[in-house]
Amino acid sequence: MGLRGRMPEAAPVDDVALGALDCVLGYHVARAAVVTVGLFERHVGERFGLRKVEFSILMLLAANAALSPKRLGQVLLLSPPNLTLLLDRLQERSLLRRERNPLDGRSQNVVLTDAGRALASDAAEAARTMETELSARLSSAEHAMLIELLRKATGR
Amino acid sequence: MGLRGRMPEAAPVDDVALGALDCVLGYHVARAAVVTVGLFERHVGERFGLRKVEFSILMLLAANAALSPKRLGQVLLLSPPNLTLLLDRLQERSLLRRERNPLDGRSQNVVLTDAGRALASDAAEAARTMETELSARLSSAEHAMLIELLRKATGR
DNA sequence: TATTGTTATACTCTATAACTATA
DNA sequence: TATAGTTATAGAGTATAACAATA
Repeated sequence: MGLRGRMPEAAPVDDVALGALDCVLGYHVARAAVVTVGLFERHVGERFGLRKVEFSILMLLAANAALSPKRLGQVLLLSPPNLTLLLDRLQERSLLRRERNPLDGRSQNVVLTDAGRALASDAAEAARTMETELSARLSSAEHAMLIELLRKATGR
Repeated sequence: MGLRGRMPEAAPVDDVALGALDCVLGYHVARAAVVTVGLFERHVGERFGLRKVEFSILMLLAANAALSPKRLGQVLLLSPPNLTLLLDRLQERSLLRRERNPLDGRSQNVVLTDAGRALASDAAEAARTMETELSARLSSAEHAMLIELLRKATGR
């Protein structure tokens, strides 16, 4: 989803019954995703020219000494071809580089460049600000509980 | 996301630090979506040949006397062209029909056929079963609270 | 002129299979 | 033979703009 063009911003549709949908977690998760994606675009995406996945990749690389594409793909649920393209793009922007793993020539270590580390840091800061914007809707405790429940539902 | 092919089912990646991602609601929402989408596919999607949106459309039509494409689009955040194609497909399966609105010739009422109502009923039942499968991870109270928090975060 | 819905088109994202290289 | 990563291709989903019909 993601509607710019002709869709009214906040449609007055409170009189439409959700029916069975109301008890379906997935429906509410999908709706929440619309909100969080919009938040991300405004706070991080447009400002730093990063897609959600790209942002996630940068965050993971910033938080871990070295990661192989394989591990990145496992965490973010990305297929190898998909990941190759993503890393290509970030590499073209000189945000990361791929180093050959000296212990196993098949594998490689993906590491942030200095520019990548700087961008990751700025983007992380923007993400923190982004989360505080949610405080208009959720208290800090609710925010934490929501994440905890999602983690539990997800099984991680 | 949605990885069938070469991705390991449950990758042992607990040793990868999430970093700033850990506090980003959108990240956890996206992860939860992977779970809920998978659940949906197994319980409803494959069984009834319904995509998520199609299921949602059926649920809304079942719960409301009559809805115009416009209103459906507002609730489900679907663009008009997108919705036209979706309704076309459901109509070809004889699950719904489009009636001209006698009060305003520009608008139309989308209504379920008997077959559509029957399928909606069966699919809703399957969705209820689906939600109970979450009880392995979430208590009933947690399930309800999670939905409530998501609703609050979404602003509906 | 504004609104509802449709058609046509292009683009992004992802899925799949086949390939290379290391082991 | 198995694994890590790449390349190539096709497909699903969605966005955009232009259009038709009604108000």
